[in-house]
Amino acid sequence: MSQSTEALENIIEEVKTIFSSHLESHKLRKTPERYTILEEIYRRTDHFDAEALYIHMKAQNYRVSRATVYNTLELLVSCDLVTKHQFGKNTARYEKAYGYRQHDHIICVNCGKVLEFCDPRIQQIKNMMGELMEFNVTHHSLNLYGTCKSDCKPKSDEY
Amino acid sequence: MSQSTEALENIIEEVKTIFSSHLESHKLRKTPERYTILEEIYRRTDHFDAEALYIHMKAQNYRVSRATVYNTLELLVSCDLVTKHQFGKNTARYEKAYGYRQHDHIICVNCGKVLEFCDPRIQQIKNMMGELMEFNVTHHSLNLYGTCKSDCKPKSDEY
DNA sequence: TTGTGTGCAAAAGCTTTGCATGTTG
DNA sequence: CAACATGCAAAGCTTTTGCACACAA
Repeated sequence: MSQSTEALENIIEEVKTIFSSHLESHKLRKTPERYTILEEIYRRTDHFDAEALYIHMKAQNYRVSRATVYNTLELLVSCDLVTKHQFGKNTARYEKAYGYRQHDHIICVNCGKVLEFCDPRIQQIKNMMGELMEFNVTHHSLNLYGTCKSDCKPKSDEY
Repeated sequence: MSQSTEALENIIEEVKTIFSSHLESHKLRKTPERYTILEEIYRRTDHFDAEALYIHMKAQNYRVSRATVYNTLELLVSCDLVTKHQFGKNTARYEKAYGYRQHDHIICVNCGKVLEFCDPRIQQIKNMMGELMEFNVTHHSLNLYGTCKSDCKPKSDEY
């Protein structure tokens, strides 16, 4: 087992523990489906939609329904283990949230590529605007759209 | 006619002229529906969805179809006269874009209130990240989410 | 045992499309 | 008058819901 694979296994154990605490404290049931979906998400590295997750689990012959996928995604978003995005399309996109520093996205409208970046100025803006507008700012979403200059092959499913 | 009303009428004339040029240069037809929808949008001050625009036009006994509303919205977005947003919900929201300085949004997840703000640091981030990631950044979307501290009545249609 | 969670399918909500008709250029 | 835009309704897609059954506590 490579070092990074081992790191992933460790993270999966950690998030399962966090998830367990959340389920316990909210008096929710620990079903195998919930843990399997959580694990499935943490083995992915992309920004997927609910259907892709469902299809992938079905392809592995795991018996799960769309309803459970959607319910569990919402549950995971509510305990901050998963982040939900709207990259300008109707379909919501998700990604794992634990063990990854907060980041934003830059999206190629031509080929659909999604890269991540980090900028401390966002935090400053959140603090300042929260104070100015009298808001308790809890989270944010910053997406930059444009065209990338390398390896850009147009996709039908553009953004 | 008040001064601000007069200013609005002037803006409406301006955007119609811009729209006309766009239609001409793209060899598209100048239909009354297109102009009426444009005017309707510029008389609004909110962040509306396609259905609300359609309903409002119907309520004024204007004969228009959803298809035309959606088609025209897309057309107006493509010529930068209208901006399209996804405020964390599935339904797309729109607002007029001409004559208003570029701004971002702060959204109350409790009552649905949407306020606008401006911060020059966003432009800096766009420039820096575009260069760093080798992207031609054309536009962006920054939404801050949280709860507002005044006049906050929970809405069923939350964000 | 008790009630929450699940699977399945149907329904709901937003958006797009096909087709016949109308209208712009 | 020829092509394109429109209205209407139906279809498409993503997401939610209702109901009977399963299973965690």
